[in-house]
Amino acid sequence: MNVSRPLTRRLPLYLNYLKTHREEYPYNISSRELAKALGLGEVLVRKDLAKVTSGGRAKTGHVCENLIADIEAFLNYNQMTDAILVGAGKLGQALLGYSGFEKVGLNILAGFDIAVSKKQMAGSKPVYPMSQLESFCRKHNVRLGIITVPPDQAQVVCYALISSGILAIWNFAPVHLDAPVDVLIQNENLAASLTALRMNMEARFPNPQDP
Amino acid sequence: MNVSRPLTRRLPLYLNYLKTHREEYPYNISSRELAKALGLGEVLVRKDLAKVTSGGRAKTGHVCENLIADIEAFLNYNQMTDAILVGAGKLGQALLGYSGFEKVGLNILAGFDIAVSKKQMAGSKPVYPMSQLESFCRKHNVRLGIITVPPDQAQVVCYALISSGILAIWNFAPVHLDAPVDVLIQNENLAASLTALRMNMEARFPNPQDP
DNA sequence: TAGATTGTTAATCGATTAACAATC
DNA sequence: TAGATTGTTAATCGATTAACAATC
Repeated sequence: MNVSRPLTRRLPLYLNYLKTHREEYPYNISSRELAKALGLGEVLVRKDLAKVTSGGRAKTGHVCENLIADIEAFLNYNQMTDAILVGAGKLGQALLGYSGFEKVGLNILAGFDIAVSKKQMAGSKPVYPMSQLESFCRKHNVRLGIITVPPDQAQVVCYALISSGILAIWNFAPVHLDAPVDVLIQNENLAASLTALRMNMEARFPNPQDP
Repeated sequence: MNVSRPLTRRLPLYLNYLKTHREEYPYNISSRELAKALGLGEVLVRKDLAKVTSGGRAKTGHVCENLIADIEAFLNYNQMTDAILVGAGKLGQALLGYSGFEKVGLNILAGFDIAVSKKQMAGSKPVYPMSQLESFCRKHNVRLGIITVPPDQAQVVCYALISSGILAIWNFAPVHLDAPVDVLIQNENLAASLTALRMNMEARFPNPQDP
């Protein structure tokens, strides 16, 4: 099926809105209502929903509970993906401790860090020394790795993950990672994201104090 | 000028690569080399660079130092933007303590949190009680706000920021924020981002254990 | 000069929007 | 039936890629 990237970014928004506004739509919701609430195009939402559910009915719209279930099924939120995280600094700990990931099918089994010489805890998650990375990944058949180390260590960690059998990497270090084409890398570059926001802000609200 | 969003996401990548690979390109670099290193299309890179610099010369390519300076100027990395952050939990503290933001023109002046009754420190940054949010923003003429509170508090915080004169919001809470159209909102939805990665991973590497 | 490399103009592609048809 | 709402087919738009021209 054709699962476009924009779609996979919007579906969680729909889902989240539906879940947090159950009182307002006790039984059904139309794609127009959903579109308006999220500030999106009506037809876009309709098309998106058509891709994930067959429950839309003329005149009544979508039954909320069914729609929620269909989106969750489409996004595989029921089926958990195991992951490990490397780099238990502030950001790493924030991610390790974030309870929201469980609801979206992510189960972070453990963290790893060079500054750790024996098992420690970060919240409810264990943090192990780097030396145990590969054996842990192999043992638990982990396919997804999260990198939250400083930029200068990211590439080394990336290679370590790959040789531990990791297939996909969620990279928070603001560097480009070199990796074989058959390894999936997604960069979560906060600095780049922020820059986009700043540029947009300056374009829309020129600062009178600036040249 | 036409500053497309994809462009503002790629420029920091170019910049970062150039800065971290100075030894490999002691004097100049061609767009082909840059494209190959980052796994992007050659023409795409050339076009991007043409938008931000006039320094490209046939046969020699771009002088690295000039290119770096031009990209930085284009992205306004010299001119700092003040910001405040609301929600000094783990993620909030991670962002408050992240030194990389300064290099991209972001200066987080302070954090705010409901759980704080008088000024505290988180790393080198002060954290104030929420009651001081508006006066602080007005006093320092802050235009950018960062939301790192739990989802159920995000909307209230959003309104508080807007009534404090904030023009743009970088939202890390996984909820859609309702705001006037003249307020710029950028969502950094980690769960949605992760979902996109998972979907991609499942499509490329179907898990034999799954149905 | 010849060849590498930039810059530009035209073609393609994918996603969004608009217009319309179908249905409850 | 009439009207609201979905679903689909065609048009538009923006970004990327391909082909070509210019230049050092």
